[in-house]
Amino acid sequence: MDVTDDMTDGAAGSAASLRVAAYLRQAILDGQIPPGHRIRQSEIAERLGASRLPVREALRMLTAEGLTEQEPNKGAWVPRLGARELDVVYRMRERLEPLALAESLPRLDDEVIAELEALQRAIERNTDVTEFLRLDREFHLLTYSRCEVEPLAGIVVRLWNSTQYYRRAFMTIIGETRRWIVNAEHQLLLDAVRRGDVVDAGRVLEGHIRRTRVELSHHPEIFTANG
Amino acid sequence: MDVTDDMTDGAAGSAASLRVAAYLRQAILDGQIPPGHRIRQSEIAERLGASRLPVREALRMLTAEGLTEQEPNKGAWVPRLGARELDVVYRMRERLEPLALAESLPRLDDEVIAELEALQRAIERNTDVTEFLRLDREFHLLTYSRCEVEPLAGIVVRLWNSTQYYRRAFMTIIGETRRWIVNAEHQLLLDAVRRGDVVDAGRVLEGHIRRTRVELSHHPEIFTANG
DNA sequence: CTCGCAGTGTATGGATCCAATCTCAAGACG
DNA sequence: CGTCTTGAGATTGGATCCATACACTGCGAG
Repeated sequence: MDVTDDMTDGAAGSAASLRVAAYLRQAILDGQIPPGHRIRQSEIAERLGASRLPVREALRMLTAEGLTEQEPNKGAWVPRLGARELDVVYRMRERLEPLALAESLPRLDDEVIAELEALQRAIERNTDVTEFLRLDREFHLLTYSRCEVEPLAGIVVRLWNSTQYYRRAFMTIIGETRRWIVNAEHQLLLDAVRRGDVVDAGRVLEGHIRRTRVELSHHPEIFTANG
Repeated sequence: MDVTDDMTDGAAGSAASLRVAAYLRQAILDGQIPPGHRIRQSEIAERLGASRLPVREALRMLTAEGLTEQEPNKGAWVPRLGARELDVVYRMRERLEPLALAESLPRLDDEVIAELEALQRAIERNTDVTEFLRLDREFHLLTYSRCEVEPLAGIVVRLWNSTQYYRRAFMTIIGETRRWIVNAEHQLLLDAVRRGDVVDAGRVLEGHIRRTRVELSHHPEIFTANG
């Protein structure tokens, strides 16, 4: 099960639109298209061998996912978050993700829990930043995977999307120095999940996000970096 | 300042798209297009004297706002919420709206507060359900109007949109019997806003939303009503 | 009488062409 | 020398036409 590619649920276009959207989504999440970068319809259309129309549809889908912004007659671009905005988005995550976890946790079966443990082992072995981001995202979204309330699940993914670039910048800066904390928190979260303890899991998760928010606020250089 | 029509911020199309989107948005929020109703592109295009293309764009915008859902080759429709989903959406509001209020409240000037008081007076005079819904929405969104973090403000509006139909059904059922509670809560909220007390205002607001959620859960007939 | 299948009708998705708007730069005027 | 204006180029938005996929109905077989 690939949670990462599961974004097309809820809002959809078709065939070509989906291909274009998937391409752009990956490019933005990988940081190949940085915040502030303008996306020209013709350029993408030509590169993917499609007409401009599915590109337009794809951009609307991405805007719905919070990965791009659009203005009439001015086109689309990757939104740039300021320090305050990033802070607030993290506060939103602190409040929403425990809710999503509470919805999902009671429905997580042994198979999912085994996969979570495998992911955490992979995270602990890993040293590459890009791979860490992918695994960490997969880990957390998998814990929410049984949350069947679409508005909540969709918004959580949106929030992950819009902060992905800055999470990468942060992880790149601090390197592996604080990686052990993430692992400790993940282990505590996993244990609470195994026990089916919604309250404890929610508390650990909220602390996990809050700690990251506070550490982020100590690194304003993330915003001046480039782009 | 008309907060209600302010939805086009953040995601935009142009001219024709905006007209179509505005038309459909109003129709859905007014309950003219009920949950579950399928929206045919040709029908809307013909009715508004435009081509189908701006309708497609408009539907994407509305999907981004949570007012419609779409699936490839199956078209668009107004989403129908189940009892559990509505419950969770209200829990999301309980957690997010105090955050939006905390961002906005310190920036509210006397002019806005005067307008809030005028709205509340209008709400207390009013007896019509449709007018109440409009005024109540205007009142609350105005308290969030100085929240300059777009992702938060946008999501709050989304949540109001997706619950609007059921709020109407609820208010229609209970009539004016419980209306005095809303007024009392609004007065407490207004007072906390005047004093600039973020904590108190947040607590009142959370209680306001929570009470509505609990009362809603006692009226399952809302979901079987029609549509 | 019910279930399954095929064919037709309808609605959505995509491509191409055209119009309108914005951007950027060069030149003229104060 | 700075600023405003005007123009050309580029880019987005809209309309029409065509292809494709789904849905429903009617017929036939079990």
